[in-house]
Amino acid sequence: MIAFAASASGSAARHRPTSAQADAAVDAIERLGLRIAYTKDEEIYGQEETVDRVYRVASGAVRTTRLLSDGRRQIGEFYFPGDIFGLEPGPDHRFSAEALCDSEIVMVKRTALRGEREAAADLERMIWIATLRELERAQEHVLLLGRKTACERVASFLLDIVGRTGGRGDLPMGRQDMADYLGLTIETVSRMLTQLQSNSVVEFDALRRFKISNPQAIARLAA
Amino acid sequence: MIAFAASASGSAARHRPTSAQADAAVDAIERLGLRIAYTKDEEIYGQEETVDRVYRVASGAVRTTRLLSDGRRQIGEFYFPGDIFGLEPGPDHRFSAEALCDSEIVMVKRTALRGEREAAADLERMIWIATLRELERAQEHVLLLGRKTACERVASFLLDIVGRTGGRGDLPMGRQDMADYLGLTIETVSRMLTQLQSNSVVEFDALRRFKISNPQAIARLAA
DNA sequence: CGTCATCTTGATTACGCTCAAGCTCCGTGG
DNA sequence: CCACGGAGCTTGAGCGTAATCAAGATGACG
Repeated sequence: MIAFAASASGSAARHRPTSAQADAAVDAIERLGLRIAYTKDEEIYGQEETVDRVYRVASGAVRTTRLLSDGRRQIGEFYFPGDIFGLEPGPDHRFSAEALCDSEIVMVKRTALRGEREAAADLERMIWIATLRELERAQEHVLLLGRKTACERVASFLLDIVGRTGGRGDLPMGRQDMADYLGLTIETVSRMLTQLQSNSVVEFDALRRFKISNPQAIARLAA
Repeated sequence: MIAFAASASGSAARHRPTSAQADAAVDAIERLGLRIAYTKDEEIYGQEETVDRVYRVASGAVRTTRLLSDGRRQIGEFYFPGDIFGLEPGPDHRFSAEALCDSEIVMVKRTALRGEREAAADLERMIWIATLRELERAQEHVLLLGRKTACERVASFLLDIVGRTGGRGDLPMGRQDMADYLGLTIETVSRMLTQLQSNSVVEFDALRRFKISNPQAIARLAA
């Protein structure tokens, strides 16, 4: 009844499992999983590798990337502490995952919980919810890439980051990563950031630290 | 064990359930579900409606679309006979679904199978697999929109359609729908189709009927 | 304080969009 | 069977947004 349980919870915080379930699953991951530290830009898994683990960001941040043969790069998603990643449709990874900055990652083999019925059920529920989240994000990403202007993309991105990292406005990634996520070039991202600042929509007090000056304006831009 | 069963099947036909399981789930849908005929462009469900059913294309074809406030339109995905759709992350639909042409759709309430443990398990497995497929498609769509040129997008699209509809090369959608899926304008789609034809990559013998003349060239373009 | 990576800014180019005809395909009715 | 009409598609001309190419500026780190 995993599917039904997830879809039937029509709360404001979408897809959030009950904290008891989540805690149980996280406990199981922490107890049976490996906790590994990665340094900035270190690969966690590669494109074409076999999918057999689930990963959880303990600290730091992660990006998943896909390379075209001629070097064009697309970032699939960014992950922050508490986020689950490494869930992919097929038997092989279609994206690689790298640490954005020094990070701690906990990973479990999906088969590790054999015999622990209770924990296994919680973990499965967690995986199901994380997969739905992933789909939701991917769909939003499609809309952004397909029908938004450069300025709207950057605004949407900043708003999304603030929402996901608890409003602190810290960017763990550089401009190139932003560009590869937004389907733009690094120069265009830079120009749009400058433009948003001169329009008093956001304010940067460091290269990777900003705050939103005009919430309504940025919300309107993000559409 | 839904998650594990699906991800452990590393066959060439990815995420394909065993035919017995699929048949059982389809049987259950046909028996307990409603079979409804829709005419071209008729809405199957709307954006913002509550998610509580699963849909299966029996005949025809379906598109899911999302509208921005100013009228810009993005098509999320196209669905063909046998495809499951209507699975969405949250409690509400974020896309609307419409029939591309006259179509027959079978729908079941997700809660309809209460009490039929066997069938319910098969249905859940089917939903899980369809969700993974959906995620895979969305990720491919992100790559296409983020990092491919107009020509590559159109080539990728034609190749995908041929693969999904059994190689017959029939397009159930018009140019506008192709454009809104590919993040392009109708004029650009038209120009790229003309260009692909003059380069002898594909050949159209009717507006919506084509065949691939140069499989290697189109595969290379689709990257 | 020097060096190198990262980021910003500027000038120019080009890909895809917009605007505007014209054409084709088809359904309808004479 | 052909004339008419309209929607959908193609083609053309010009434009605009974002890419490319190329310096500089800024910031991080030894």
